[in-house]
Parts: sequence; structure tokens; C-alpha cells
Amino acid sequence: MIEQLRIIAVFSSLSEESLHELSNCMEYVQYPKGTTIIRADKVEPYFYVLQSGIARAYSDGENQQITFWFGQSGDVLFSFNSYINNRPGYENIELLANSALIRIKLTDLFLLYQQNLEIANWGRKIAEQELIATERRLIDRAFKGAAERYRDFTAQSPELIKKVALKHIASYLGVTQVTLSRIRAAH
Amino acid sequence: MIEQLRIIAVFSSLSEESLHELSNCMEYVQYPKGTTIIRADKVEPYFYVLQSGIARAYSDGENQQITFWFGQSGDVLFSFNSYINNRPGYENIELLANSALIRIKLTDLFLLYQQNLEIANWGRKIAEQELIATERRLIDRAFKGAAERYRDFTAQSPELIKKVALKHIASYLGVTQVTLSRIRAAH
DNA sequence: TTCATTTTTTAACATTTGTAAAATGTTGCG
DNA sequence: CGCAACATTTTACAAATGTTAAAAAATGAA
Repeated sequence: MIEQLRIIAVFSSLSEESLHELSNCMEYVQYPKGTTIIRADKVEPYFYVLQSGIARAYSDGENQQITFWFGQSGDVLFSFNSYINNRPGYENIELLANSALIRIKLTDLFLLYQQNLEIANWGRKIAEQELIATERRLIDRAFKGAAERYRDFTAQSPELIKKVALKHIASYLGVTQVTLSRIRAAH
Repeated sequence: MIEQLRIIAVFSSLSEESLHELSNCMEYVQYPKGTTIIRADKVEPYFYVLQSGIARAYSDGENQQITFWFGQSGDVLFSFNSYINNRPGYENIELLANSALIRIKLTDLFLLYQQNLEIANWGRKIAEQELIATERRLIDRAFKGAAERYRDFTAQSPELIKKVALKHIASYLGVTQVTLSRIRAAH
């Protein structure tokens, strides 16, 4: 079982001992397509790793719903504001396919952070990787047009293009669905 | 001297011992207005805390320069990609006023992360706070128009409005300077 | 398959924002 | 002061994107 965990990239840096400590706090869960596992108005008590499936994070606006993240196998999945500030987050997270996840209760994880130096640094690196990815998207928004962002997205996430509704991809790219259609039409 | 550090919010959570360990790696530096302390094409070996002054982070595009962060007293200041991946970053950081900074060499800091549980968790929280702030900006970009972002900016950073050139604020808000002028004209 | 539902595309038009250039305002230095 | 350099606003026009509505295509359930 520890061996199974090790093949998941996010756990690969941990020693046998730390991985064992962490695995004591893990549960394996499965949910069907369409399940909303994290809700924006609640404090989410778990941290998830997606073993298989697809997820999207979105926020509800007045008359639109904006997707700002997609997750695939191996991605970590958590409500930033629950995890960091113990407050309701900004995001809903919905599964776009039947999915298998590992979950860790935040209260357990936070205890480990105070006890285990390796796990504390593991948690630091997770936040750092999310930070780099989020900064990257902010910069891309500033420097690239919607058409280029669409090309990048198709190149980097070819599976998502096949499986995710274009309306979600449009809002992820920061344009309306009509504009995305026009971009696609201009092949 | 340790007491002086404690009044800086980012250090306030550390114990006497950890703060002492950290302070052994600190240097105090001062630079005049206009100094570029971090360059996008270099690996930046220091982590900074701004004691006084103003800073902005920007990236160079083909024909424009886009500001995506402003720093004030108490803010931490580092090249995300140098700090996280030991690679040249995306950002230049320039001082917009004469500034006093504390700097910590990354190699020293990383050693502390591997030795001191409290400092490792301190580093985790820094990354988490930057992450929350960056996510907040990405979501704001999606849900708020430029006029509302400008109002928010003036409300939250009244000192910056006074001291920073509007062209920098325009690119920070994600619009051209002409559009920002139009927003301002519509009082 | 067929029908109903949902998604995607297309079209016409409105609005916003961008671009370029000129006009005006501001700052600091000799 | 008076000039030079730079910042900001304004104008006119162009380009991109949004809005609304309808048509076409795809999907899923009976």
C-alpha cells in the first residue's frame, strides 16, 4: 500500500517513515461524476489527492459560473481558504468523471505539520507548487491573447479538451463561449 | 534587535529561539529609488522583507511592461521561481522609493527549513499567504470589471495611488493607461 | 432508434477596450 | 524662470469581445 502511494508524484519525496505516518491519516473514497465535493460556502475539512478522474473548481457569479482550475490524476485538490485560513473558500469543486480520491483530514495533517519536519516541508512544497502555477496563470492572462491561451491549453491538456464541456474551458480561458467558438472556427 | 524584528508581522509567529536562528542569516540593506533588486533573467539568491519603501514586480512583454504586484512595508519580496525552483524567475522587482530591506540568503534559509520545524512551518505559511493573495487576484480579474478593480485598489492601497505612476497601476489592473484614464474621468 | 435536452456554433449588432497621436499637465534641473 | 523629459488625458478610429437569439450538432435516456 505504501508502494502504491509512492507512484503518486506528490508523495514521491517522502521517506518510508513519513509516508507511513501520513498514510495513517488517509482514507480512500470514490464518488460518481457530478458530485460536488467542496462547496464555496463551507469550511472543507479534507485535503484530497485525485487518483483517477477529472475535477473542476469554479465560483458562482451573478449570472455566470467561472471555472478557474481543472484537476487530473495525481493533482492535489483542496479549498485554499479552508486549508489556509480555516474559512469558507471561494471555490466549488465538482467531479466531471467518476473519480477515486485519497483524502486526509486537515486536523490530522496540521498535527503532522507540527510534529514531523519532513511532512512540514512537504506541505510547504505543495503550497509553493500551487503558488507557481497560479502566478503562471496570472502572467499568461496578461501577456497572451485568448487564442494563444486556447492553443496552449490544447497542447498541455489534450485529454481535458476531449472530456470537458467547452463552456467550462471558455470560462477557464477568460472568454465567453461565443468567443471560444470563434477562436476554434478560425482553426 | 530581535525585538525590532518581532514588530514586523511576518516574523511575529516565531519563537525567540527560531527568530534568533533566522536573524543569524539576515542582513540589512538599503537601496535608492529606481534600483532593480531582482532581475527576471537571473536566479535571485536572496529572500527579502521590505522594512520601508515601495516595490513593484513586473514582466517585460514585446512592447509593454506589465506590473503584477506592489509591495509595501512589511511585505515579503522574492522571485517565486528562484525561491521555489532555483530557476530564473518571471519577474523584475524595482524599488519605487528609497527602501530599507532585510535579506536572507536562500541557501541559509533552505538549511533552516531542513533543521527547524518551526521555521519550516513559517516558510509554509509564507507560501500559503502568497497563494491566497494570488488566487484572490485571479478570481477578482474574472468577476470584477476594471472600474471596480480600480475602486478596490484605491480603497485598499490609498498610499500607492498617491505614489505610483498610473501607467503601472493600469497594467496592474489589466487595462491600458487610456482605459484607466477613461475610468478615472467617469469619476 | 427517436425524442428531448443540452451543447456548440453562427449571425447580427452593441459595447468595451485598444491603438496611435496630439494636447495638456507635471516634475526637476540648470 | 524656462526648458526638457516624462506622465496623463483626450480624441478619433480600429479591433476584439460581449450580448442576444436562433440554428445546428451532439448527447443521453426511454
